[in-house]
Amino acid sequence: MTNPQMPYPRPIATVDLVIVALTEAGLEVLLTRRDIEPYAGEWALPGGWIHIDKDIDLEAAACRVLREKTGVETPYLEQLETFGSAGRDPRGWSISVSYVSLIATNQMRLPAAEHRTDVAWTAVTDDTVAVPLSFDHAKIVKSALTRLRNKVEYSTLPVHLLPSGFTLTELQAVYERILGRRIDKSAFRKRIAEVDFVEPVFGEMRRASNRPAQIYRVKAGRSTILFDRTL
Amino acid sequence: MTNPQMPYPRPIATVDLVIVALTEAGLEVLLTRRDIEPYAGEWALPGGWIHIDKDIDLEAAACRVLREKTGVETPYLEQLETFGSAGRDPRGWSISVSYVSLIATNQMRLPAAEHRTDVAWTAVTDDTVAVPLSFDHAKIVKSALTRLRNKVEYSTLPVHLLPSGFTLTELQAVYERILGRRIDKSAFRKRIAEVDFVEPVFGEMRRASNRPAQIYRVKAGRSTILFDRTL
DNA sequence: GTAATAGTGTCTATCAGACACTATTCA
DNA sequence: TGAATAGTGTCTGATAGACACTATTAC
Repeated sequence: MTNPQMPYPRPIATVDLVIVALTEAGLEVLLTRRDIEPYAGEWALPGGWIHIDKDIDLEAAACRVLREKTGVETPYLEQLETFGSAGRDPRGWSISVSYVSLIATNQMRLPAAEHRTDVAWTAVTDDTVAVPLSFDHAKIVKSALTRLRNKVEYSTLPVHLLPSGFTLTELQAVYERILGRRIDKSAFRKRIAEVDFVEPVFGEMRRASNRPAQIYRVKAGRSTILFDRTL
Repeated sequence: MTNPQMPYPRPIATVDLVIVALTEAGLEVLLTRRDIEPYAGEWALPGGWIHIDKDIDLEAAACRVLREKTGVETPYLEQLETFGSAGRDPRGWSISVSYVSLIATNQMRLPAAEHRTDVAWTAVTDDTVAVPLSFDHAKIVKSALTRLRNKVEYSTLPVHLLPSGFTLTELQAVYERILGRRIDKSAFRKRIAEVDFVEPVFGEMRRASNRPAQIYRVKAGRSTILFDRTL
């Protein structure tokens, strides 16, 4: 604000995504292998420069990155935190606006993912991935998973990790796996009924060699509801 | 990521602060009058360009702005949300990393504030200030106050709006004014005792023509504790 | 004493979680 | 029929809030 029209040198500006899915192995995060310096050949979060000629806003930039890396169009996408400092990128002062995206297990198929070595789902343990990450991306991953874990306690967020039709037992299992503890079936169902965000799909049942389970779907426009208290 | 070394044009990058204090009138936000175009002469949130030669990181930039505008050194400062789009600033694609800062009432004295017409505390009603704001700053204010209100429900955040010594009745009053509802004295004190974040300052009492009240201070390092359930 | 607020104790309606029970399918 | 899981009902310990009571000062 001191010298009105002096053009300050601008920092680098990127968006980076923590794309999360849940598989049999647990929570997994999508990583890409960098093809250019710095950190060429190493793993990093999918991300990219903000294209001021193409992206209308930050969320559009994040959506574009998501589309480019996964082919998925409109899953759950939430702004996380913005990291910016002189040292986090060797190319200079840089800002990374980070987003968390949750992907349903059945949407995880990457375009031609089988033959690519530059994109990989990587398991998460203790809010950390097993491979070293470029830049401060390990910090971003930790922040994302902390946020996820906290928010799961008081929201319906885990539905985004399931396909559009699911049973209540499946939904409960997602909560339990993210929180790392067992939840009472009765208490869980009371809470879910209370917030009134799913409805049964009449006639559709999950069948096995036991009593079939009702399949539910999210009510229109109620995909992310906050509880007034903790689970 | 398509063309490696092509230097993408960079967006403008700023930090903007929602500096909040609580007075007899209620919640107030610090505004500054812009002295340059665009929006010259109009009110805006205190903020400024990120100086990539002086600011080591985003928080340092926010602290610098806070210091420049209020003279206050280290109050509560929390990153809020990042706004970025092609249209929010007429000068071009711009990013604003926004922060919320809470200031104790006794630290509100601005340097020579009495004679300045370019800085003002402004009352908030319905998460909105009475004057029109430049850019998308009204949206930032709304976001900040929504966050504040939510977080007050399950955290000890309101202490930052009080001086370092305070009575429990005063603390309760802060909660009540932000939440806009009465809280039971007994329940409130039980909760505060439970999270164990304040301690009595022995011998110091708030005196009036009635029973004196014990003065408390925040225990070292416990200034922001989250409750495991809502108030 | 009175006024006024600080601070504590008790009671109750509510509810989350524990647990057990019933229901419904396949084999 | 038995195995297995779906789904519901009941009971209880914990507790938030309502409310009343005691405590301590100035005047």
